[in-house]
Amino acid sequence: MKIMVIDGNSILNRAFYGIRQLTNHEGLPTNAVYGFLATLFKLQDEEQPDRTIVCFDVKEKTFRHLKFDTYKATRKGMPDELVAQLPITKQVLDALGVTRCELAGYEADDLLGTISRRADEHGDTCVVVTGDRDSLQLVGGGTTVMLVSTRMGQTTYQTYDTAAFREKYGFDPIRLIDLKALMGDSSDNIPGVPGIGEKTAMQLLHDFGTLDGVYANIEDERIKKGARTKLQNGEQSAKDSFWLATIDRNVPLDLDVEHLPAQDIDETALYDLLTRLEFKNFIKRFDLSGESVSAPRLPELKTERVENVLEAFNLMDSLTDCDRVYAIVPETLGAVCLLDGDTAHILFAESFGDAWNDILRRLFDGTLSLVLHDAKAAVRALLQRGMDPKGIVFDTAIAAYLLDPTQSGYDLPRLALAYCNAELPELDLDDPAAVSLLGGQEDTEKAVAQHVGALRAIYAEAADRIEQLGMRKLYYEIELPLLRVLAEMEAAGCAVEPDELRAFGDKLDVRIRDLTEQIYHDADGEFNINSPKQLGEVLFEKLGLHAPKKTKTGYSTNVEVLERIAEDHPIVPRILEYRKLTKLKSTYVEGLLKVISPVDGRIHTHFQQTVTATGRLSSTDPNLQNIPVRTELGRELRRMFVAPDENHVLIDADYSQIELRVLAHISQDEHMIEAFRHGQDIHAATAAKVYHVPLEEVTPQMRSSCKAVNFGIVYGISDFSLAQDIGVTRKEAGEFIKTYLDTYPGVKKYMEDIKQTGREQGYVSTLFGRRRALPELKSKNFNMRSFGERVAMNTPIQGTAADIIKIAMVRVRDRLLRDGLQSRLILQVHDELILEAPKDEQETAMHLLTEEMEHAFQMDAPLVAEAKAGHSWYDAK
DNA sequence: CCAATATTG
DNA sequence: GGGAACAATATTGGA
Repeated sequence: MKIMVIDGNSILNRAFYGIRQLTNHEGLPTNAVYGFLATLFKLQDEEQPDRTIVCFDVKEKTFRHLKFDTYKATRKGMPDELVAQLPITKQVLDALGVTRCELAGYEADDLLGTISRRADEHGDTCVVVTGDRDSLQLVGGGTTVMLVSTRMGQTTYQTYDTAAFREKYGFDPIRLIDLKALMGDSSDNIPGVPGIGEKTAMQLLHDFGTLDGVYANIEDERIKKGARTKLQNGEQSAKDSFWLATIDRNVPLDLDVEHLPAQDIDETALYDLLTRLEFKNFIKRFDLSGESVSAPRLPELKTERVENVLEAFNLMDSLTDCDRVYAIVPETLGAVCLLDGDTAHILFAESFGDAWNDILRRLFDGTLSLVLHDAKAAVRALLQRGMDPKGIVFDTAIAAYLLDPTQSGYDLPRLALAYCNAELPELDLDDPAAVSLLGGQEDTEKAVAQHVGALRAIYAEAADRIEQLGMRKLYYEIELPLLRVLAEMEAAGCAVEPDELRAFGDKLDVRIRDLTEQIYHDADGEFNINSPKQLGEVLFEKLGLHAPKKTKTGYSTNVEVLERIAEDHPIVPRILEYRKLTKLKSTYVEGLLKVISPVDGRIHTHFQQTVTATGRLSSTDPNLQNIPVRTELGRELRRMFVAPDENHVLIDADYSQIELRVLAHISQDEHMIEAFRHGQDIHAATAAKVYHVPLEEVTPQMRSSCKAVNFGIVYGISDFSLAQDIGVTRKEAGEFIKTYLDTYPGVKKYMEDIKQTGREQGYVSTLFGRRRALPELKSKNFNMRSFGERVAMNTPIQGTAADIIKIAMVRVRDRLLRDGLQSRLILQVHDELILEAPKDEQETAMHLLTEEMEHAFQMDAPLVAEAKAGHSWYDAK
């Protein structure tokens, strides 16, 4: 029999330091568990042991150190993050059916020694796996030691038997003990003989074989005089060290090595644990379906190709009476899959030629109740074909997002795994090759059938949970209608001035080239200015400037740092300007030019509806929510976003202080509400209260500090960051916050309450019932918990504001339609909506826009929106 | 693929 | 005793 014995502590440690930051949704660090399991599985695969045993230290003083109190170990404690992973590692091992072994007062290596000795006595072979070189003394007989070492992220495994050890070290493994007794080991707190180092120790062993041999021949001429004195003085220390270095191979361990139970996996427990740890690839490895835990696997579906038009229409007619019609509709609209009972009907565009548009039109004519996944892309495509898609009653991606907005993605295979424990194949119906008649269509058909089957199962579960969590209105009255609005906005796009954009870019280029040259001159040599690493070296080494801050990897060279040292050398302001200009050039000028549609010359962003944890939208390809505005030069870019012609204008309306108004409303703070009701400048009003002066006597500095606190409050303030922000001491900032909270006691109470309810419920929610789970609030880790608390304070505010503008968007769009106006929404930037309007509708549209925004929700601190019109975004703001 | 840096609300 | 502001996306350089 072959037994593998693993030093659990040593391997966990290695894994912990080898893999960076890995946490699951509970906020539990998982890097060590992960690395440990990866190592375990790899070794089991390669070594194929009959039995596996994992040994752990039981912390505190170990047996040997107790005996030698003077040499008490000052072992470095494990970091909290690693300790936190110990229990779950043991649980996983238990679930795996791996024998686990620990004994109070003994280190893992004593257990390894004992088990390997017993195995050896029974004639079994034993592989000891550890990262600790000391354990090499165990090599011999049937015992080999596999040394695991990690260098530069590369893990290597080296197996030693007696021969391999001799070859490398030139003596027998057991003599490692003698060696240590002589030379000591500082990392293990073994003193050895003071003054004897590795060289002398090796020579002594070479000459006399053992420690005892050395002392028996202490007068031998081969021992130099100095060494002899040291050895004589250190004799007791050497003997103690010998004892300390000896792994105890006779531990009173209650483990029958001959009758170890076979490894018996508890699939249910293992599945649950691995799910909790989010180790999906390990779940896969064991082919754990989770069947026994929850839902059954998805049923097999028949697939049927639909190839003639009549058949297609008949199918859709027959589906008209269905309660729900599950459909896979890819963005390219190159194929469609419809589920009817246990049959997945698949239609490929190329089978229908010109009739395909008629089929799509019929499908989306509003007579079928369609359940789709990620419908926005398809809706946008349909709109761009001049259709008016109707009948979408559910989108599983959006539903899953509402149920947990913090997931990293919501593609169908992922949801299928989460909701049905089903593995879905990759499917890319948007890839023309995949839908081509020529190749691989069998597989495509099967895959799409599985997808549509999963869609049905996910729908059933998700729709139910939306109800249970009280998100019906949020889902059906805000998010689902918004899907259509966003698709329309994306399809509409925004007109731009490519020539002016290029001209702007050329202007930047001239200046960038100029700066580059000067910077090279200042630095007395060329380097890559864009590389923070190289820049840091130039500034802080070559030029010897004082480095005020560091990052994990080196010098920090960000704006704050550079501004602080701007006076010290003329290169610094040039770098600051260089940074600003290259940012504008690469991200905005080049980035935007790249995404101008060749079809209509406009820019069509993609609004992501299932990304942010708070409920906000985001914008990608390109991101039109971070077009510069704060600096004059950057703001110039907004002149490039324009109304398409002289007969149109852009109308830009933004909410005034929406987040603070939401805070006032949610917290029901009388004073803050009053300030807003009176239409006061909230930062000035806050200053008047905090400083106890009349409103007229508030200085700009006072207002500015209070503005910073108002912002800070929304983010979950700390005295440290506020101090940094407004440039006072941490103590002053702390007192300032206190005064602020006394001024707005309702706010203070809200901040306290939300943390508590968040902790009790496990989540926080917006006024419209949008949720965000916050397991961090229960974390024992201060940083983690503090983050949870700030998020608990911020999410209801940011999220409610997001809900409100979403409502406004749906209403604005519906109202424009209802009133028969040509104006259309084209952009949203969190608290700002932008319309493209015919000039003759300008006044009407501006009025409509502000009205719908302000009336989107009745708050105690009333919503205020202000609109402005102009030819470009620059002019409209 | 991540870290650093920049841009926005 | 330290830690240390909320939410995003794009570009660049470098392991």
